[in-house]
Amino acid sequence: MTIGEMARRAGVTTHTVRYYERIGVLDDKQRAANGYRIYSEWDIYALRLVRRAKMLGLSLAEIKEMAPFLWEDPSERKLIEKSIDVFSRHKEKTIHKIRELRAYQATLDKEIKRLKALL
Amino acid sequence: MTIGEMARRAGVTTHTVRYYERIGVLDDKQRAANGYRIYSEWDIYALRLVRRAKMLGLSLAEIKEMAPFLWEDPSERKLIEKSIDVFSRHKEKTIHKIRELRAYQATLDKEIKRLKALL
DNA sequence: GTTAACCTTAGAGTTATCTCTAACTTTAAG
DNA sequence: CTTAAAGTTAGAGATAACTCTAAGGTTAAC
Repeated sequence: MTIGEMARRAGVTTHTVRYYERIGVLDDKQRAANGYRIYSEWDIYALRLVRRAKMLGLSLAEIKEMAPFLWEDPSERKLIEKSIDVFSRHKEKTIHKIRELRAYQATLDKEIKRLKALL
Repeated sequence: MTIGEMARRAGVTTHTVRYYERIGVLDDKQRAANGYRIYSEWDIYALRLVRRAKMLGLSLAEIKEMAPFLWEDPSERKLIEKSIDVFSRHKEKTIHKIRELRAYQATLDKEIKRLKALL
């Protein structure tokens, strides 16, 4: 599939896809004879994961470190082990963030209660 | 207390505090005779809440909408009702975000499992 | 075969959020 | 009394993450 369809299906613009490729978050895709980039279903999956990580507050620099392991099925044992490490670190971060959000929610609850008492 | 102590205790720089004041996220503080800004414990509480909201992905524009209700105890019924609305909206957003994070965590778990199976 | 909608690049422009600088005043310590 | 550390302002600079433009080539529909 071409960049336009890929971008549309992942919910971003083609500008963003090319930008991500330029900074190394997405893979430099193989090109068709006409020079167009060619994308697969797997690429959409990877891009969606990148976007989700982004929306949850990870920087592109952090995501970039994780991204290469989404580009392909790594075959070397070392690479697989590294991938597991990186994903596990992201997972820890996610768990931490969930805890923080719960605390924030508790603060908001407290504020709402305080205000309701003033009515 | 002065801006320096306030900033230190909230974990930001004085630059950031003045910036937040300039864009309307923090209140224009009353000044001492020498022109220095004067802060209270309540201001630290408010700033910490702002920072937490920030770190959880809310923009300063969104926070700005909530912030005025942290500057003072509102006395008018209308203002209190508005405050409850704004905080409740933030709470809904937070709950939504927690759900997204859980989904992200599940995806990461899946990736980790896929990679472990390759070992 | 022309038109509209795609694709390509390099590079400029934009927005949000700080972050720092320069030039100056005030306060606290020795 | 001097000096260091704080405070003040207006405004410039930095960084991340887009977002768009110009100038051109390709494809699909009529």
